[in-house]
Amino acid sequence: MNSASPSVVDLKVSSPESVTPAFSPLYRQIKSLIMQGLQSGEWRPSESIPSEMDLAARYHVSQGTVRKAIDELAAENLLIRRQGKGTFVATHAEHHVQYRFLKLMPDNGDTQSEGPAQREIIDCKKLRASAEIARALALRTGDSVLQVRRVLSFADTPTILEDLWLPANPFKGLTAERLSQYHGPMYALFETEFGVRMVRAEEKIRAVLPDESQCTLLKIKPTTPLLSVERVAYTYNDAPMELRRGLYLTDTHHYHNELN
Amino acid sequence: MNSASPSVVDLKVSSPESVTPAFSPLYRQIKSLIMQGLQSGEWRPSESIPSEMDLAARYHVSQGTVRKAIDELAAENLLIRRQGKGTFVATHAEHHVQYRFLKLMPDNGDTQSEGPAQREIIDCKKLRASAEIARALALRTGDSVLQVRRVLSFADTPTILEDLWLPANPFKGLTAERLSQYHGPMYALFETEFGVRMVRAEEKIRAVLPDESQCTLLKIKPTTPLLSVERVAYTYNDAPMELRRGLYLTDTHHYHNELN
DNA sequence: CAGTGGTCTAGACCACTGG
DNA sequence: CAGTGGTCTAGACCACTGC
Repeated sequence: MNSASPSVVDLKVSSPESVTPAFSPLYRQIKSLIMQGLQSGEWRPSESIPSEMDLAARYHVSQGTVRKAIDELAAENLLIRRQGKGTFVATHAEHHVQYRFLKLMPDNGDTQSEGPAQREIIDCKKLRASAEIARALALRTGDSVLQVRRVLSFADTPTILEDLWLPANPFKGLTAERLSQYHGPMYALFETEFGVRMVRAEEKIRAVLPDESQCTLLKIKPTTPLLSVERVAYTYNDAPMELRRGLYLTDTHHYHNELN
Repeated sequence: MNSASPSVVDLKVSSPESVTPAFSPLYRQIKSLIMQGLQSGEWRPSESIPSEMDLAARYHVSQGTVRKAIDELAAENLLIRRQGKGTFVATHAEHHVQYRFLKLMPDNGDTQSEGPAQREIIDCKKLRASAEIARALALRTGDSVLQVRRVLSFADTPTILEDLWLPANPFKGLTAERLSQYHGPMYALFETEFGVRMVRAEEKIRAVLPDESQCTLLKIKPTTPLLSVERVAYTYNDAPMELRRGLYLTDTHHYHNELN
């Protein structure tokens, strides 16, 4: 309604020579405004954002337009709608599904009876990024990174060996102790302690054989084939914030995937 | 236009003692009507379905309601919307992404330079379903199934060994010859020749070591770890129509997955 | 140009939650 | 009961396609 609407600017055809029209519908602009609010911390994980009506008033658009923006954000798991209650910022904590990105399941599908994983931090140290790690994290070779190694066990059987690398700067102060003491998903700790929220990830999966140290930690023979799961996790803006390499023992578990 | 609209019936609260309200909004009922049209073959793969306006008239609802139904079907990859042209029934054929369900990628990501896979049918025979296969395909033990074995190669390197099992009845007439002669994805052949359209699938992935016959077919040593990918593919109505077990060589390729 | 899907609005009403 | 998200409608207009 208001003729001056400084926050909503249509980006369409700013210059005639633009080859890509880059037409952006209103609801996408609203979507990115909401995303800015998430990124800036205006609305924090597990909190509720304003109602659709309030947001419509704030951005001077109709409720339907806000709705479509929120629909997309909910589809991307950034927001969670709860009828009658409101719309909430998604979080890796207090999510009844404990590990959102861990696709390893017990073969009998019952993730309940298995109980929570036992976690043991093996190591956590600061070092300089190799070329490969730097590339994955969009850093420069030699930049400071934290390296963490841990083992996850189910029913006292070591099942997952993980090495992970984090850019040192946003995770300043992360120690093995801090990791050991924290109960809950690691990504939940990243949210609450460091304000880093993992939004999506890509994985590359291979079959490999373990080396000696890996055999020791997982208590297996060197002929046991393992799943190698290399993950890059991203925050907002597609910024990579974690490289993780997991070795999964698949005797009693399997990596579960749904295709559409 | 007809005032009697027998096809649209609200299912809500048919009996007061129903514990689950089972409230189904209009657009979901429209969605399932459209799905019936797909399943019955009224609209066939790659064809266009009627325009939103036409469907709205047919079902006596507004365009917006039809739109929301189609939105969900498009999100599930059953339909494809093309602005200015119409809405089309998705197909495994003539889909520029050749293998929609195959997540194995060359390590350098360039699926183009690699070219299409060379395919060799090793075997295709009819046999009786084991208990395990029967369970996966929702058949009874001993029912007739077709078993196919084939090898896919990239750049003349055998990379994938696949065994697959199909219920014999819907696939009557499928032979090794038919499979060899067909150029294009197997699921495209299933669509055009047998009217079976695969809609979604579930995979269980493990790391394994090959047995002797597998070594021979893939030309590898018995110590080469392989990805075991066990897939059940479903048609409409969540009816399982294929069990497939792939062994992937992951020296130069990896299984790629996106997490949200 | 007509026909398609895509966006945006305004308003009415429904379903669910919690005080 | 008020407040939230969810559904449905009708109508206007925009963007894209192909004739």
